[in-house]
Amino acid sequence: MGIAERRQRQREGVRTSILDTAWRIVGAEGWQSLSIRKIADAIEYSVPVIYDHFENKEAILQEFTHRGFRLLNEQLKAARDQFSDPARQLEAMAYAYWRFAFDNKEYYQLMYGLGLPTCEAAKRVPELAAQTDLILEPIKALVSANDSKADPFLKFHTFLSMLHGLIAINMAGNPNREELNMMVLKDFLESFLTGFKS
Amino acid sequence: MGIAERRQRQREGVRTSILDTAWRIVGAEGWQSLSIRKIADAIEYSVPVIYDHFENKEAILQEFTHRGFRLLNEQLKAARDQFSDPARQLEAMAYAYWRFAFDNKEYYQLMYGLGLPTCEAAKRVPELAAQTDLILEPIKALVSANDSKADPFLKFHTFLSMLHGLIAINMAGNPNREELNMMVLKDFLESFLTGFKS
DNA sequence: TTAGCATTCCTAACACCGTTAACAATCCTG
DNA sequence: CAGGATTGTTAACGGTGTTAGGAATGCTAA
Repeated sequence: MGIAERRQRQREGVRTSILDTAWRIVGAEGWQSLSIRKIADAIEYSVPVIYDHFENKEAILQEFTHRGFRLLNEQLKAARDQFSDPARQLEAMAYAYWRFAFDNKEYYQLMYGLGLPTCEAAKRVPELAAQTDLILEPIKALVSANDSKADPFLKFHTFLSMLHGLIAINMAGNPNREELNMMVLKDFLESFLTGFKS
Repeated sequence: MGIAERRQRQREGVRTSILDTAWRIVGAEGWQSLSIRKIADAIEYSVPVIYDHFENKEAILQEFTHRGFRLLNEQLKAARDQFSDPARQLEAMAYAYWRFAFDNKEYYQLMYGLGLPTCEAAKRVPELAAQTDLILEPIKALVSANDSKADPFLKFHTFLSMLHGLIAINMAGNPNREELNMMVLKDFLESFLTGFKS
């Protein structure tokens, strides 16, 4: 009486092919271009079949979000386990995190909601140049004031990245963190500013 | 012969009402919910009229992107001009930047492509907890090893924010920056790790 | 073997979206 | 007042996510 089992297998086969196909489309055309109809076309089933396996389109995306986090966590763990010194562990995990993001752009974009609205548009925004100058100037002053060997352009990137990351993560996360956020910002600024005195 | 002028005025009136209406919709329902048809409905014109004033929907978004950057730059400038010491200037600009992002969420989201796919979904991703533990552990070890008064949770936020920000900004920006990115990451790590020795 | 039932699957639609072609109405110019 | 430019409309095209209803299939039990 392996009929139910076979049906279950076939069901999961379809589910798997949905996810595989979706992943292939995303790899070829990006998240924006992923549509239910395209998946249905590719797996040679009609559209409603997909809704027998996933409640939403978002449910499909969530499946990949989970996979992405699982993969990232594995790689973080692997990086950490190469060292026993906490500082080394942190360092290794930072590089692993970085590597993950760029080796698996599709995953990372989905996981942290990095869409498309500005990726292309950012190039045509002259105001960004003004911002660069605005922040670069005091950094240059700091470098020369401290006789630091630091590269101002490098410091500029560190500065903005930290700010943007802090904001992005907090916008996507829990509210009610006003105090914590302020302390994080302060913490970063201290680290950043003392970084010139070398 | 003020006819052309009047027409020009009326034209700009419509353009303004398009932007005003769009901004109102965004404020009430978010960027995701902004559509050409909704704007047309609200200004009591037909849809193609909007295309007489803006080439694309994206052109409307770009207008707001520009406004956002102009506003941000003004506030950065104002913050900077309160001090003459570069370190203080940087500090003030960091806080101004932060304030801008949260006082003008709509602008910031548009400017840096912070969409929606994960904002809600992130809460239902248990793998995030694992990530937290993974990174928090060595940080705690560092804190106790250095007899630091630093809050591990705070350091954790600083750490991840920096990474995320660096990645996000680079994903949206120019490629060919491999070396610079690595140096920024290294720079951040140094600052971050020496931050424990206080 | 066949009648009936459950599951699987598809057709077709709904309500949106951005975009545009073709046409009607308006208004100014000569 | 005729003609032409400007302005605005209707209606469509192709796309999206989603779902209701019914057809076809395959299994079960008489």
